[in-house]
Amino acid sequence: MATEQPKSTNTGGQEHPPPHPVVPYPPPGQYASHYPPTAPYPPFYYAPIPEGHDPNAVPPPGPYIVAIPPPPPGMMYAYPAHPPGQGYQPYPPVLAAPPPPNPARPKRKQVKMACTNCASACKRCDEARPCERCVKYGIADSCVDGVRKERKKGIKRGPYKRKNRTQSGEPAAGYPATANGETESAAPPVPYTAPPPPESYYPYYYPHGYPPAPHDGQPHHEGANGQHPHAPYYPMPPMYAPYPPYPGAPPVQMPYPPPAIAAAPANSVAASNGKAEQPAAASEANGDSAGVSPNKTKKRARTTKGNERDDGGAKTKKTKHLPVDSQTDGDAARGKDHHLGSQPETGPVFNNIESRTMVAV
DNA sequence: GTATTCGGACCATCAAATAT
DNA sequence: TATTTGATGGTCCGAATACC
Ligand SMILES: [Zn+2]
Ligand SMILES: [Zn+2]
Repeated sequence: MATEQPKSTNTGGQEHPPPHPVVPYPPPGQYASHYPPTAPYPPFYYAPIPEGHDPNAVPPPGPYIVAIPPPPPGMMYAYPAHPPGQGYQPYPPVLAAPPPPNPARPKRKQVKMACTNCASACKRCDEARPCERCVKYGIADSCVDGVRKERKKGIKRGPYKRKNRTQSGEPAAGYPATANGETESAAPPVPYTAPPPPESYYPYYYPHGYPPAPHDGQPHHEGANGQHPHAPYYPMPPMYAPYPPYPGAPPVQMPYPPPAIAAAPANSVAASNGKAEQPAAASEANGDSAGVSPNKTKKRARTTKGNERDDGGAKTKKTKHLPVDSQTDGDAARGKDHHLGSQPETGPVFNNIESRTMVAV
């Protein structure tokens, strides 16, 4: 269990923007069964179920990392936020990957065979012969199909990795089918392996003045100001973070003022979680470079559609192009990609999300 | 300003590997 | 035999450069 580490207390925000719609306790679906079964519990809020998430998903065991807003007025975190730059990705209980920040642009269509002129010029051709471009440039008479090389045969390839399916043919865990039964291929969620959570941060908060009890008979965990040692509120009842932040998730605010908290028994605790609410400063810093970047910078930085480069830069050097009216196959001499199986190297990046840990026991 | 060049992202195909 | 994987051979976008 996470314990230790005295931290300064963190009295949260005093001002809060209008509440984002949240669903009050109890949570829907099977999450409900993981909540503290007995009342009174202080308000516990969680984000609305994002589209594509299964409300009945059985959450895997924790720990979870959740992003939480500042505690409501009158409350304080038992522990402060972890240092900037730290934190972990939450486990995303998603059915499908959240929609990419930018709607994918339509797939580029290619002609089956470009004419030699267009191929040489690396320009768009069409099915007609002469093609539109050749007509435009007055080289219609030389507009002919090139000769496609035959693919080599007999090349051994080594064992394949099974990517999207389990042995049983089911979509692998963490990659359930989308609503229309397909597996999301555009931006599959990255298999999430929860790193060991930092031991010292809890999203729990409790009222000011709440009598903190010693932990394991030992008073410790004093706040920086020495005023708020934490109470032995854990081990907590089994508790799951509802819907942790994910890329593109709408910010969630705590509704304020919070419902009146019944006089809490000595070892109940207010648990808070919720969704990333981004501090204004943070959110504006968020370039959300998610592809929007107009990369009008110097070197061409083509936005990769969907996932990363699929040729890993392994392409051979293109030979010098020939004039458009040349019949030579200059372009064909260029390399090709090495589809290395486009694997996103990293999972979603949760920038600017203030997250804290929540433990499941 | 327009035209051309060309790096490399993107696409379609299909043989090898694997499942049924 | 059917399906999946992933390398191959290709197209063509768009920045850089050349040209007028
Ligand atoms: Zn053409
Ligand atoms: Zn042509």
